[in-house]
Amino acid sequence: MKDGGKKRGPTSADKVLGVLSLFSAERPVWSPERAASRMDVSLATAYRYFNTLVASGMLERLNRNRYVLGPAIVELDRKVRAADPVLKLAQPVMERLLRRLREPAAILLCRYYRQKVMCIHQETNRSGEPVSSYERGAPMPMFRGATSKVILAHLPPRTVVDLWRDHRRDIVAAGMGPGFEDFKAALRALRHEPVNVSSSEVDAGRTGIATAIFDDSGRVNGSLSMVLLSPPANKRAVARLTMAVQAAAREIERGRGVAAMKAG
Amino acid sequence: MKDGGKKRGPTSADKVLGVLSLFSAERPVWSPERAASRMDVSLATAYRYFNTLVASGMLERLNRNRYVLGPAIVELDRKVRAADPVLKLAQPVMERLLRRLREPAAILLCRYYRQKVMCIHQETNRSGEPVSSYERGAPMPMFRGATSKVILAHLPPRTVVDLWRDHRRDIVAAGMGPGFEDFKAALRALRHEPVNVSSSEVDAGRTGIATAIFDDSGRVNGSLSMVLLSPPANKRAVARLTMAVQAAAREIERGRGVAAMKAG
DNA sequence: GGCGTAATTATCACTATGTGAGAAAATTCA
DNA sequence: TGAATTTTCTCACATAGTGATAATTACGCC
Repeated sequence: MKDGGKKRGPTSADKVLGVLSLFSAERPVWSPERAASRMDVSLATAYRYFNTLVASGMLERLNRNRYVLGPAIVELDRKVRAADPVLKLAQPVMERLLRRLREPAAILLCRYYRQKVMCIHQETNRSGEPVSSYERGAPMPMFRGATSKVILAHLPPRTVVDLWRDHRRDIVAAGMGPGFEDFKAALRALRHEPVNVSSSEVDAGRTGIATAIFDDSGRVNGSLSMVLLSPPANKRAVARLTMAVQAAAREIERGRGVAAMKAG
Repeated sequence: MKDGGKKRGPTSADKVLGVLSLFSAERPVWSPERAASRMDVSLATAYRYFNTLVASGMLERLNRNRYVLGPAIVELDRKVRAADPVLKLAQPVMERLLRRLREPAAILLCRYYRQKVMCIHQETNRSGEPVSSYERGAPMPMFRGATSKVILAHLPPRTVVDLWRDHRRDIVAAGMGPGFEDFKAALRALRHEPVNVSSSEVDAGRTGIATAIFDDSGRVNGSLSMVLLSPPANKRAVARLTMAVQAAAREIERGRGVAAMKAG
């Protein structure tokens, strides 16, 4: 959490962008006044910030004193999706993988982002209630669940050190402690299994089967995981699903290579 | 396109946010150098802008010289979805509406935004290829298609004037010209029909059946529309679908009223 | 439909901070 | 390891962001 490098005052644009992070699911509506006191700027400045963000569409004025995140974000996310080669490749693979299953399940594509794992895409075969609450943009716990663990296992050492520094508590609570050496040993162990299977670590009764996805330089790009509503019948079933997930991940990686060649 | 009010120099944050609008589906990757020349700032400043945006997660550095829109956008869009009461109410209604159909179709929820209509949500019964290319965040033509027309019909006069000023060409091309009076007459006509049915105006062979959704102050909030891959068999079928769309829109509006009461 | 109150914008003096040009450092690739 | 490029740093300067307050506008209420 502490700044690694030399200190530098936050620029004006930093503060304007900082306004956006005030908005959350719990508090989706903000007034300039409340934002001003929260950010330690004058009311006039808060209005200036809000106006800047409204002008760019990042905020929307509902009515007097009530602002919410704006439609430019929706527009931008579409561009993010369009520009994401892994998503484009993964989506049909995820659909196919899901279609082979008869039990209620979800397939998740996730990525590492800011000491968290974020869901990029979800495919589910339950039309009504989703099997997993992890829809696009949702953060997943970093140290629990197959989805995160397979990513964690392959993060660069530098990142692992940072995580240990900032989240020692959570790591120990997840049974990967108590020391840094223990943590590293746990990651090493995870690294040796191509697929991780975890049960009831994120949601009670759910089983996650996940494997890492690598980019062409061998760095971990994210993970592909299958979330099962109820535990598989037997070891045989687990083995079958494990193979399917692994095969799908390889297919995505292979496609990625082809896409890179095309682009290059 | 011309600024309505008094001129004011763009603030620094404006320019930083302006960087984001450089990114498009056609050009999803930008370098500080290219951005600098495009925005008429020095290279050093472009680097400062990019660093600010990367720090907030709005941009992501792929590798040397290559930046793309970042994961913070994905995170923010999830918050937008979570905070959107209309979306939350509409989604189940859209699913139900779709389930009643046997023919390939899509249900669209759209909104007015910056002289365009933007798709907020799409439900489709074709798992593979989507029936409509209008996914969340996609802009729709403002003057063609049932989806846009029913919104256009109910926009406030002030907005209608702006649209005429900025898009006279498109309006005339869409057959709502040649004068402003003709345009207003066309809108009046649209306003008198509760549901609009248009064929092949956006995509050849497709039929759109749309109706406006209003908020509790009577302002148009957006539209609900059904897009059919192939034209309906007969007038009777059209009438049936028309009723269904209208009923769904009313249901969303009713729910919205309830939600407002709950929130208030 | 006008009035009163609260929200929003404009004004202004002041200083902070964003800016460009170039040098220095760091990173990448052969 | 070395050359070429990218990226950061330094610094002087002037712009532009800031807070306090006043003026204006918009909304709700009777």
